[in-house]
Amino acid sequence: MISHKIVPNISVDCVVFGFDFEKLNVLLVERELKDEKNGEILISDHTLAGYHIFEDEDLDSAASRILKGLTGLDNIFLEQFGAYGQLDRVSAPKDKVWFEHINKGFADRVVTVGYLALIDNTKVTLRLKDRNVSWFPVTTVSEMEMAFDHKFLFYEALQALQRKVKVEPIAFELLPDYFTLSQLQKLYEALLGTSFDKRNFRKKVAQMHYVIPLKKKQQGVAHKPAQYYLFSREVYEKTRKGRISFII
Amino acid sequence: MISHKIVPNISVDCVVFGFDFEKLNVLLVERELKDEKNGEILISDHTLAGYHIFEDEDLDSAASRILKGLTGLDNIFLEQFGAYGQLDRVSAPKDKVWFEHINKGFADRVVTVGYLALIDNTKVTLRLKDRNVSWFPVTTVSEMEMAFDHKFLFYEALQALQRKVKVEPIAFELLPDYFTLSQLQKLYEALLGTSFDKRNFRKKVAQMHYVIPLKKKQQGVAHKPAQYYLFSREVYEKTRKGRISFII
DNA sequence: ACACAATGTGTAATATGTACACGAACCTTG
DNA sequence: CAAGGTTCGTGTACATATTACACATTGTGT
Repeated sequence: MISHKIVPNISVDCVVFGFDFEKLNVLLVERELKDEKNGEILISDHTLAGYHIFEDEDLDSAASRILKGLTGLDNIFLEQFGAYGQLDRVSAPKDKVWFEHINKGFADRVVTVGYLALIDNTKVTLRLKDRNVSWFPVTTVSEMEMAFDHKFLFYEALQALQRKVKVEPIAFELLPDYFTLSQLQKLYEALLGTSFDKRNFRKKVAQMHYVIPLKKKQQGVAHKPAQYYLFSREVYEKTRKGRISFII
Repeated sequence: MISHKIVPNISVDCVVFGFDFEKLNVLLVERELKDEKNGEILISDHTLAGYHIFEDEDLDSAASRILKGLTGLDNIFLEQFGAYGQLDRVSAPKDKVWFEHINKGFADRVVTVGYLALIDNTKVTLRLKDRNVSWFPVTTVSEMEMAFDHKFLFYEALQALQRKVKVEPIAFELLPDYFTLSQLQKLYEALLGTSFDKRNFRKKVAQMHYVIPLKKKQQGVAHKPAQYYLFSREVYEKTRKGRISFII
């Protein structure tokens, strides 16, 4: 049984990425604080999905818990990208108000551990509407109002993602179980902000023996149907020479 | 002015690497706890260099402070490799004794942020002897007695180092300002536990325009003297195409 | 002057990266 | 049912990078 007694000065924040076959998106929570008397909106902006850890849970468990609550999914790809303990994390006046409100003066400075989560959009669509949580294109984040240092944390996560995606086959976490090569290419282009030549991209993928063509083809599309592919982690683990770069 | 009031449940631990032109070493602190009455040694093993953070300092500052105290050096390469908050970090009986002793029952579980530090051995040799701190070859760590989860943290740091060294020019942090290509090769071999062909290694380095030959040569060696080289971060920043891999 | 020890260099075969254009398959529309 | 629209899937020539492999050079020490 979990106590739910929080550790006041330690939190986790999750930067959850998703891909809609067009662009990369991030899951953000709408934050709203109303004046208790007149209902006037004091704060309205966005935060990452995060919360204090509980006294009897690991950092990883805390992040899993938050993601489960948000998406209903277990077994999401989840990896730390850093710990942040700047003294001025809560510096804007509005954040101070909020901080007082939720933190009840427990701690001056909260150290937060940032988690990068990658999820397959096709497996989660529903449970989001009933909460104040939604997807935002990563390209729009720069113009958004965000709480605390969450915009900074977001960019830290994005950088970590871009670094890792070149070296480990984690991009597949953002795709459904089977996918076309064009989808894979669009994903890498969205992740890295570049564009690739189709033939060269496919030549590269052909060397990755863990991206395996299926018999299945696309159906009901108004053009030549594409073949579906599969990412096999087993084959990846067995065949990697430590040399493969996912940079195209 | 720093208050020196500690945050009881947050610490940093530094895994400090050095290179002696032969092998990779790590800086460890000897830990000894004696019985207050009869002087009997209760614990004798090794820990990473770490301590609680202070209430009015950042995580990075705490790590810098610890390293400064240990080596007398500022401006050391320092990078987080992870945050660790397992509930059983202090599980062995001896560690519990120690924990009670230094922590005075303040907190049940300490979250520690791991820092990877790379230092140029030639700049620090002195100040270590007067403390219970010394260098150990990384290859011997597996057989050492270590406190808490510090052996685990060490291996986490080593893995992070091996990953990063392939992708960023951080190995140079372990070398003096100028160095020979043989030294550079030995370093990479020590870091990655492999060995390279001399000619191919040098061909690879020749592509790295930020490794610049000096006029200077070795002196007083009983063989053909080697040329010295320099790592230029400026040239690196300017000329990197995002493609260079430090994997040889 | 000779032995010793580490430095510094080239070539050929293979693999990888890059630039670039068009027919094929399926759906939609008139 | 023919024509048009859209995305899929493919090959070649050139430049660059990787790999495997052996010996003369330059200094010191005796």
